[in-house]
Amino acid sequence: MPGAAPLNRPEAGALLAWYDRHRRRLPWRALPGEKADPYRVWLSEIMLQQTTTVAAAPYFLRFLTRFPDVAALAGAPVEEVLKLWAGLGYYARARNLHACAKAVMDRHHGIFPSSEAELLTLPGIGPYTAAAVAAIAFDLKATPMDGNWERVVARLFAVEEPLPGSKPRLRTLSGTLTPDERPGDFAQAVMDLGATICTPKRPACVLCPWATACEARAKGIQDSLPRKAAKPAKPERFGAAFWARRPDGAILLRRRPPKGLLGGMTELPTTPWGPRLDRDTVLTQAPFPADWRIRTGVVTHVFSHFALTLEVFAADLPQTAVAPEGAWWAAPASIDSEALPSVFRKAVELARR
DNA sequence: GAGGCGTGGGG
DNA sequence: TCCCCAAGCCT
Repeated sequence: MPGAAPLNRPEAGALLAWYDRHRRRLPWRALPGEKADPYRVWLSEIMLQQTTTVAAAPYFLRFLTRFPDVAALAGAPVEEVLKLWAGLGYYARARNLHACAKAVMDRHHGIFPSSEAELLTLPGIGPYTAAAVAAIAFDLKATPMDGNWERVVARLFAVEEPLPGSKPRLRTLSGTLTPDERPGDFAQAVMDLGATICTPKRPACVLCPWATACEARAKGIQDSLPRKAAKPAKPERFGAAFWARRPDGAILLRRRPPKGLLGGMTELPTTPWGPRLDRDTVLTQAPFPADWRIRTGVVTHVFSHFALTLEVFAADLPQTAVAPEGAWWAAPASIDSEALPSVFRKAVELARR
């Protein structure tokens, strides 16, 4: 193509120099020259799985206050970990977090292993997180390929094959970029670049340290990369939750099954979630026979794989009412500190109105 | 390996 | 309003 400027190679040094000037200040990040704490790096990486830095930050700070090190976390009951995690989503992460802390105590005497292979054997740590901890906590040469990497590399090399099929190719290309020096900073630099410059929509190419190396920019197709397969529409489900109240104000709560959706979390007693049911059928699922009154309005909530519409029924029960198996009466003041997922916080809010 | 698994914010 | 998205893992 005569007249077109030849592309530079994407040099790690150029990105690291940009990082040294523009690194984001994040609560889990060590200061320049400071040694990283593997516990904090691991904790942050678990929280950041499919989660924005803005959402994770307050949870990270609360966890660090309550569980300053891996021994404190391992020694706590899992229920307390779930309470602190409530609202952050993907609750298997919290269960695995606790299991991982115990494994580090039992198998590694409380010291996080540094190799990707050993990290991979721990609960909740997959290929991405193993590489991230190895790189960021131990400055080992590893390539934690997340959504940021995929986007940056897809654009840098103008990979037009859609995700997820292009993943192996993106991985190969990523590996060629990682330098021997400062691999931890480099990994964080790519993430910062993806979060602030090479964004999903309208990337700020004029500010990008790799702009002159970017094949997608040269072709003018950066906005359309990486390509992704279209997602199917979310199915709709319906259900009802029950707000049973005693004269002393206590509310009936229940523990969900230990695995699956919202596994191990606290809930208001609820029907199963599926096709819409008529009122009589719904009330056969109530925890007690009672004078159930439907609340005005509904709770709507979107999960990862379906959308839920929840009705709320309320009834006053006698002080002598015995909580069914797996349920208990909770003092009103204790409800806000329960391990209630967001969908049930919405239901509580509706019931209290 | 395809699907289950949350949530809140932004365009 | 709707759709997309965010530092994935497990089965």
